[in-house]
Amino acid sequence: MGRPPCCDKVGIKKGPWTPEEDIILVSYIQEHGPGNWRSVPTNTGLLRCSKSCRLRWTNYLRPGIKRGNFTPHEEGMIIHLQALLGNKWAAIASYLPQRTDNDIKNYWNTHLKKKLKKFPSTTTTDQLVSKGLNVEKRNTLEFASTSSSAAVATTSTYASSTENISRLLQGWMRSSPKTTTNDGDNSSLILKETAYQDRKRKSGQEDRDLISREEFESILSFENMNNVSWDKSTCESTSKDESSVTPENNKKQKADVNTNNNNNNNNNNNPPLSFLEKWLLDENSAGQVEEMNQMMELSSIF
DNA sequence: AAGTGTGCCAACCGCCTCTTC
DNA sequence: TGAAGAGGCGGTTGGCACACT
Repeated sequence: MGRPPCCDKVGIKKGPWTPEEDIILVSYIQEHGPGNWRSVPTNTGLLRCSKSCRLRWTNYLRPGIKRGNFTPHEEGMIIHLQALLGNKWAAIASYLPQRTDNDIKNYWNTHLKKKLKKFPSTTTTDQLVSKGLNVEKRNTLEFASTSSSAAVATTSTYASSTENISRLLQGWMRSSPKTTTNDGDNSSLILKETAYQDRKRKSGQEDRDLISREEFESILSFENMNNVSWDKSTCESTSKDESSVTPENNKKQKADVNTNNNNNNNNNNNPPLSFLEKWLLDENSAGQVEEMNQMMELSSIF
């Protein structure tokens, strides 16, 4: 018998989040930063458990999340990484910083599983060899996937995704409704659009709640973010100043690191990108994905 | 138009790991 | 050293939307 669930208290709300709840949560995180989830429901008045708040933030509200269709390249990366790592969705997500583990898991279960059933032989690790990945390279990848020290030794390479998130967060903080149309700085826009669509969808059921896009965007304005003292180090976990560690700070920093790991999907147990990036992101890999997709399509025809 | 089937995805559940005391 | 609590993760489910009959 395990521990009782944290959410079985009376008065805890379950089910879909409302835009109002989203706004409360986002506002709170704007002010305090992500982390210390236990205190979120008490401090915000949300009738949600801490887990639910964390999940909502990491899977939906977190800036930089890309929604919509997966590209063939993303698809290929998921297939390759799943073959290497198994159903370690959080680890796989760390290589697709704009996607959440939940998204990847859903996409795997609803799309890729079926595809691979039709064409199973392309996906096993053994088949990677026949697809051009030699045994030595494979062993390196497999070793790296279990070697945390390797990850530590290659932080500069791994930081690429961390910096990406950091940039997105900074962009999010900078952005106001008028500036969110800038290319490469669309995280705020994504968030607002998502929330607006959600709102719109729900308003379809409850017309009395219908508000205009302008009104909604003004509610979700992130201009206040300029006043928020986000701990920049939470976006750059690889370069912390260890010299100013007090017991209090130490505790906070550890929490921040956890938060950072979560927010960036940055798992230090992951293989360093130096190996994977070269392989997964190169032209040949993309070509293999394309080739596989074509073969899948052919197999579905026959 | 109504009923039924299917796909998708947000959210929940329960277990595991890590941290704290 | 072990218990308790918090956060993280993967599997699963419920409900909505759309397609089909």
